Amino acid sequence: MAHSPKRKLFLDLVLSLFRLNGLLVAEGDQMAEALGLTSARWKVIGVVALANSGVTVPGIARVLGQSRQAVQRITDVMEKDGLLRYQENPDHKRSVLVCLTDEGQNVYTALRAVQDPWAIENTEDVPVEELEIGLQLVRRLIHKFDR
Amino acid sequence: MAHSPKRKLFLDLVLSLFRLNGLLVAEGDQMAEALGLTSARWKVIGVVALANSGVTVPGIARVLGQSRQAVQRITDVMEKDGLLRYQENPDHKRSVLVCLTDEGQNVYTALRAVQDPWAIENTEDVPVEELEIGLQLVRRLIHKFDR
DNA sequence: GTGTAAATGACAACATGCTGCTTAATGTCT
DNA sequence: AGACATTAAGCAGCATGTTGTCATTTACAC
Repeated sequence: MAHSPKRKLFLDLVLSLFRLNGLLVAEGDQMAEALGLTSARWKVIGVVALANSGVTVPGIARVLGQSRQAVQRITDVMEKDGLLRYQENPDHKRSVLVCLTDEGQNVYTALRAVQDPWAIENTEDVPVEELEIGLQLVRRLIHKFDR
Repeated sequence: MAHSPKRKLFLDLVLSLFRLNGLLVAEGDQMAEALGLTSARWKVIGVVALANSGVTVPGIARVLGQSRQAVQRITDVMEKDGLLRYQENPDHKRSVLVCLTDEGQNVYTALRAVQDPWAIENTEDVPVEELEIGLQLVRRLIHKFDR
């Protein structure tokens, strides 16, 4: 395979990405645990919090690149737990808007207090250029596969 | 957060990694589908094929960074399907060795015929340096989280 | 307007992964 | 040899994510 050293490089990368994904989910679970969250809810609350106005369930799914059914189940539980609130959507009779409740806002704030130091700590000894190139590569691959 | 531009960079990277993971699993499912495999079985058969001698189930799990139960269920199905074979382990009375059957070897060969062009195609317009730095970053993060 | 395509919700079936528990085999230290 | 820790299997329960199907609502082209 001398004419394509990239091949093995790429396959190594893919295998490593699978592994890193598992570790990141575990990290998310650990960080969110103290707040009564899980990694899946961590992802969802992040999307809802960043959208200052409400977002629909399929909208969250599109941002996360997941199925709307998977997101729906998470939001249903979080609504029951009082973190999210469904609000009438003037633009759509059936598709309600998902918003943070006050409690949800508090939890998100607490989450940030854990998440931000985590992010800073884990990039302390990583050069900015490496992060930038890595993100560029990941985005490039996402764009390649997301059709 | 002016003193840590890395923070947002890193969080963006993590979110993108979640998404890329989902897309990669979908790619794996699509490639493996014609061979009657799934992405999970794709991962397992790859590990078994690379270990010319047999490997134990917990051994596969360690390579993939997954729980042994998750791997065990996959190997059980693949053994029933005739792709894998359990072989007595002289070093351990209970922990058998997992090997490829002839059919498993054929499937793996067919898999390579799909997987290698896929890898080459998806790196055509990506500079080698970007792949190398990306892999380095991913490995760095794995090492950071894998304790 | 009307008809068709796309988006959404609701429900079900299934694959993949995790943890916790108990029991058995293996390795190590004294 | 005996005690102890480690590693492994097997089983159960659960979280997360996927696909498929169907009915309803919305969007768009004609």
